[in-house]
Amino acid sequence: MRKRVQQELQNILQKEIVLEKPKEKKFGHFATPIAFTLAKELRRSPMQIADELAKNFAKLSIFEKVEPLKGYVNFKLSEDFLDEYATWALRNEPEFGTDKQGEKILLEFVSANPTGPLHIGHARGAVIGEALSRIGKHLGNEIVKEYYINDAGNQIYLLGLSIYLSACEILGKEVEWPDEYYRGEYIKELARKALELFGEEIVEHKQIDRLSDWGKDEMMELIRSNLAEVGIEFDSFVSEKELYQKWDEVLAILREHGAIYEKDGKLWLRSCEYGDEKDRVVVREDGRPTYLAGDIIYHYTKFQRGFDRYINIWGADHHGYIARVKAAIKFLGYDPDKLEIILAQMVSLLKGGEPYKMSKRAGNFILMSEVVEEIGADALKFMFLSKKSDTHLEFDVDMLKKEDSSNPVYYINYAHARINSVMQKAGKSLEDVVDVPLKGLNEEAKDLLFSALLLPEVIEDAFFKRELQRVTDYLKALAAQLHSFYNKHKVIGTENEDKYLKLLLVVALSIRVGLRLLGIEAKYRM
RNA sequence: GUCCCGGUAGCUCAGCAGGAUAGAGCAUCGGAUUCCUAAUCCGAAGGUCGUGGGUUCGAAUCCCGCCCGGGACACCA
Repeated sequence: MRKRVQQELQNILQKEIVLEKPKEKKFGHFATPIAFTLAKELRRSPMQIADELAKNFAKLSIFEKVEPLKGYVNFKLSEDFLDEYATWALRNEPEFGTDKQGEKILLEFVSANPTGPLHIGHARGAVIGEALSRIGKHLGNEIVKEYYINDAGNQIYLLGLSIYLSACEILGKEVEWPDEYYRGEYIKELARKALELFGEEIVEHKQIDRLSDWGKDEMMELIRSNLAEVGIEFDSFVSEKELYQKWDEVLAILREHGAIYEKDGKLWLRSCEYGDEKDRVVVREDGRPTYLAGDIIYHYTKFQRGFDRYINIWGADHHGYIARVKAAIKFLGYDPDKLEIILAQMVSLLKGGEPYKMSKRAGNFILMSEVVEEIGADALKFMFLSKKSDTHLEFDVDMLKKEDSSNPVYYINYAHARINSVMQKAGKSLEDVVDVPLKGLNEEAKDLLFSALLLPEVIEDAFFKRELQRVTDYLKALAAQLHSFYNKHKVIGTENEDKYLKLLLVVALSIRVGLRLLGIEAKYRM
């Protein structure tokens, strides 16, 4: 809608016009402060300019009213325009809010180490990534969801050792747990399973590598099922281990581009040259590549696949990595600006008001699956999506458990279910009302209609800014408006019945599509 | 010490590519149900937008300093 209006205005003025939402509803649907900008150029008063502009714009048929006020120009859309759009939307639900942005995007997220189940911190990135992907696709982009599996290195070995130690314990041996070992119920379960599968020889012969390898696969399966529980699936999984086959190739390119030097028997990346605070070791003295090496190869292969844009959702504790990875990309001859990092800030947990320390090692972390079981996947998703990804999020597990009707996802679903219920009571279907002209509506109805039709610009804005809370905020506000309307205006049996039913269907449409883009299915009955 | 994120109502947070009187939810208080789902609605109260400067017609929003909170600063992944 906004685009269409903007286009029409710009056709007249031949100038970029900023459209905003008026502070107050009575001012109209859109407003522009353009007169203030022009005032400077033309050296005339904004009021005068606004006056003239308004007269000019008023010719457009999409407007019912164009009014200058204190230098602003306020626009009110015509009923015909809104009705036409509403009818189209109702008939073309799959198209509603779509666009043709056409970027090829590689979206990497979660990428949690396969050394344990997903915890609540991982869930945040997972939920954000999924919603971003859905919205991006809706807007006409091609998006590949990818998971980078850190299946190489020390932590996988530690996983094997931890399983081994736990198995020893099960067999009644006295063991001591070093701090860095993984603990937790899942390790015990793995140990039990391993003993069943491989027998006690696995302990007697101390077959750590075998345990590591097997345990890693088990954990990957567990992670996949954790994700499936909240409706998230990946298009592609990339194994760090397999990437190392290309290390020689990548190293050669880096060398060729003068990115590498040797010092103290190690190979260093000149990441300083491109904005990092110091150079980084990529190969240790003993010849083993560092973690960064894996990430360099990974991004090399990403860029080789030729996407327009690469988005990584990382935990905020990785922010130090941005500079060095971007430097590496530059050295490899690619454009680091194509890589965009979204940082998902820490999730801190309270339990009964007390800080709840998350630590995988100690095993007292809150599992994503636990929380899903407590409050449901929808509530969890909505909570994460309601907050900007780069703000610290603190919530009390107990509060979340208690949350029921005060949970916004219920509130929104209730609005959707309510509309469905009214339709049923009225005994009418979409076909019965979709062509009824929405004319002569009262103020509340017009406002509601306008709000419901705003979804497309909300999701576009949300995707552009990578701020998904704009969608949740919108849905909350739309639901509130619906509830308010519902309480004030009777639908069934009035002369407005068909008009109102059509209006309500538009609201339901927006709620349903909006929720779906967040990975939540709207409820038809509650 | 350096870097990142945050500081807006009692609490959790929106608003920030500058714009009209700073918003919502929860909590508090007061109302609404013979009527389409009260899982709802209506109303009240609640604010030095951390702080000090600067930029300008205009700053919660942009710039600089400072204060407070959280996090990151590996040849771990």
